[in-house]
Amino acid sequence: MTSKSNCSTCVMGRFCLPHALTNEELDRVGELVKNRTKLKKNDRLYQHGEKMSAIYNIRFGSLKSEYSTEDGQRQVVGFHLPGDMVGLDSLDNNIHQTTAIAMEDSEACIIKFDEFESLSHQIPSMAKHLQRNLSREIGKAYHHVLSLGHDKAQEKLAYFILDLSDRKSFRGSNGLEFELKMGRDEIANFLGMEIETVSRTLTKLIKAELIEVSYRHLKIINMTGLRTLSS
Amino acid sequence: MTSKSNCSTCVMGRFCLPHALTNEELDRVGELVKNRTKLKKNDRLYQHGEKMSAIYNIRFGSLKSEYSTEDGQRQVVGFHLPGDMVGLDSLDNNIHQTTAIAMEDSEACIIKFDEFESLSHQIPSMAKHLQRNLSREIGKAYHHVLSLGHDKAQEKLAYFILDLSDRKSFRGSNGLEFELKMGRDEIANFLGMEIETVSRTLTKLIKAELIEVSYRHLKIINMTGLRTLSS
DNA sequence: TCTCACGGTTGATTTTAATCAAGTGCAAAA
DNA sequence: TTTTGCACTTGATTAAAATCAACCGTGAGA
Repeated sequence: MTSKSNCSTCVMGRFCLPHALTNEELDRVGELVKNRTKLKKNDRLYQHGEKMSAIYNIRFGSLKSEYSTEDGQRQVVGFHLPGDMVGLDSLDNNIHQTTAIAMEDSEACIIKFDEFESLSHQIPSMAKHLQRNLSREIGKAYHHVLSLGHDKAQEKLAYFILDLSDRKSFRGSNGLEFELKMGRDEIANFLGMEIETVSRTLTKLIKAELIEVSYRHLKIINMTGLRTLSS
Repeated sequence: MTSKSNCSTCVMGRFCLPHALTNEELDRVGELVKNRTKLKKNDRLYQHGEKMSAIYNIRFGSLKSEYSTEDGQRQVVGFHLPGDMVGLDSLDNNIHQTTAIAMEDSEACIIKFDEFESLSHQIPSMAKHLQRNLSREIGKAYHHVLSLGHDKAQEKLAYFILDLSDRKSFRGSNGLEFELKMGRDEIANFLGMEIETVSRTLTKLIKAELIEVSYRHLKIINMTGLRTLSS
């Protein structure tokens, strides 16, 4: 497999879906994404306040992204799996609004933004792709707002687990049994609750025989039951 | 004032900030935004599930936008004032994810999206403008998530009032005393709390001599105090 | 092997907001 | 003017989650 086709694959993911590019376009894209970066656990792909220079596509591993305010409050706004695009939230003033942190050893493609912009003019559909991803991100954030505003701890946690499961399945890995790469504190922050509440609520879901959990290993026992809870 | 310059003004607002277009570009933009629409209270600018055909710039009045899920849950995700761009959340699959509803008699410019797209190719900075707005919307949504996840009722309400106040001031109207166009129920939904809690919390802010409220008329008495609360 | 640290769990209590239930006051219609 | 409806407020009670505190189990290092 040539490096070029590798890279074309790299930029594929949610990014190039749902409207695939032509082969010629893919070749051009391939030229942009020769660059990769390896991350160790807790390494940052980019940091809040930094000047943005690229957007990224995760190849393997997993990352979280944290939004932070001037006064130091931090909010985990997303967990990212291979295929996810990250770094899209910084197109306003080219300053990163979030920090992306590896939750395990990971690797990401670097799509230099200035190159991407010039490419966008050559390949109009690229700009459209970016818009789609931005728009989808807004939708996700709105759903997060809805969940934090209206759901009880059980519903939030059930939805969290199902979302992870769905995304794992979509990528071809096992969506019924997998390792949580994030700690209880990160789940708690993401879902707007305290760490003890996460723990207690997990225990409830276990006792209801919906899931099995041993530390960070999670197994879904009753998918339907979980879906009923989360809706 | 010619209709054209009127329309150029119309598309200005947050949209064309922070990087202004050239006059030639503005003229072209002007051609796009001849169309306007008048809305009576409770009229919809667009509706969740509809095919998207345009983005909008509010000329006067005020709107709310609601995100809704398949199972009928609704979440107010934003209140919009003159100058705001709305309809940006639908670029993923061209289906509106939200519904925009007038909270009073209002008027909006219609920027037809297919025309806008072709214009974007002629005026590269237009695409950039759209990206900026999308990115800013993501940032706002992240902040909303943070607030719903971590703040107590008082902090949420204080932030809500200050945000409205800041936006009014930015537009040149009185940010210290104004009319709330939304009901308590809409504030409650937006902030992820119950209507009674909004009412009680307002009463607390009044007793703390931070604000004065009479039905929907609001006056800020102690801005510093409010800011302290909201942070 | 022991012990220490860390992430996670569980329990008791307090705080906060939701819920249930009356009321109040303005505004529009009769 | 009176009546009716509606938006909002207030009170009493309950439910949910935060907080404070102790404890457990695993894994790393002594």
